[in-house]
Amino acid sequence: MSNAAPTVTLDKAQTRPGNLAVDLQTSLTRVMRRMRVHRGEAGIRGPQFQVLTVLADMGPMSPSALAENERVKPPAMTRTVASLEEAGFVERQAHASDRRQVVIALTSAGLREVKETRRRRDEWLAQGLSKLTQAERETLASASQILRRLAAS
Amino acid sequence: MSNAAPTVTLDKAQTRPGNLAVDLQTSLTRVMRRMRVHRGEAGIRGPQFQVLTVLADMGPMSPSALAENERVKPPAMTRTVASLEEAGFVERQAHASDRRQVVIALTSAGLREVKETRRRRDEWLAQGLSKLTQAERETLASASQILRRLAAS
DNA sequence: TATTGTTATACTCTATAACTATA
DNA sequence: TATAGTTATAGAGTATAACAATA
Repeated sequence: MSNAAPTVTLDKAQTRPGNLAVDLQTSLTRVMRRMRVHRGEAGIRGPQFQVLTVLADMGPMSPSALAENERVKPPAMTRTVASLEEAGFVERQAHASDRRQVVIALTSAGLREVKETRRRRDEWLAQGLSKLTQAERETLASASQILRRLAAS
Repeated sequence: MSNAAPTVTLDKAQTRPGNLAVDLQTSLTRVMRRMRVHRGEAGIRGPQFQVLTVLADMGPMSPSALAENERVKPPAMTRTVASLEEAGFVERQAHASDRRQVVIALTSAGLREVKETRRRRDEWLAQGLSKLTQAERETLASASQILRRLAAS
C-alpha cells in the first residue's frame, strides 16, 4: 500500500467541494495561528523565512521573482527583503545586463539562519507530527502537495 | 481501496516529521495567501468570518470564549467583535448572573451574512477543489481533521 | 485578590498609487 | 512607452501592558 487509509470516518458530505472548502479553511487558519504562537521569542518570521528558504532552494533571484513566487505584491517584497538585508541575511547584487534589475542572494549568515530556523521554527509542528502515525503523515504529505498545486493554480 | 493513491510519488524523506513540517508550512502559507487575495472586493474578512461561523455553529458566547476558541488574545477579539457589532452582525447581551461578562450573539443580519459569505468566500477554494478527483478531496478531508487535531493540541 | 473585558500603544504584513531609473 | 523597483500611505490583525468594573 502506497498511501494512508483515512484515519477517521468521512461523511460523504464532507468531501463535497463547498463544505470541504469551509472546513479546510477553518483548519488551515487554526494551524497557522497555532504556529505563529510557537515561533515567538527569537528568530525570523514567516514571510522572511519563506523568502530565505526560496533563495536557499532555488538560488539568487530578483525581488519581482520572489514576489511572484510568494504571491505578494512587489512593495510587500521590498519591505521583506529590506528587513532581511538589514539583518545581514541577504545581499543585493547587480544584474549582469539589466541595470533596472536587482539580484537578491543569500549570505552565509542567511544560509546558517535557514538551517537553524528550519529546525527551531518547526519544532512545535514537527513534534506534533511525530506523534501521528506514519499513515497520517503520509496523508498530510499528500495533502501538502495537493494544496500547493491549488495555490499555484 | 478506500482512499486515494498519492497523486505524486512520495519520497520516504518527505514524511519525516521535520521535513514534512517545513513542507506543510510552505503549502499552508501559500494557500492562505491565495485565499486572502480571492476574498477581496466585498464581504467580511477571515477572522470576522470565523467568529460569525463559531457563533452560528455553537450559539452565543463570551468574548473570552471566542478568543480562546480562535486562539487569539482578548484584545484582538475585542476589536474583531467591535467591528462585527458596528456592522450589525452581532449584538451584546447581558450575562444572566455575572455582570462582568458579556454575551455575544449573532443577529439575523449576521446569520444571513454567514450564509452568503460562506458561499462567496469559498468560491475560489471550492472551485479549485471541484477540479480535484474524489480521492484527492478525501485526502484533503482527512488532512483537515488531522490538522485540526494538531491545532487543538 | 482574581476575573472579565477594554483601552492604549506598537509592530508585522499587506495593498494601491505614485514616483524614479533604466530599457 | 514599458518594466523593475522603491517610496508613501493606509488598513487589518495581532500582541503586551495598564486600567476599570465586578466577583
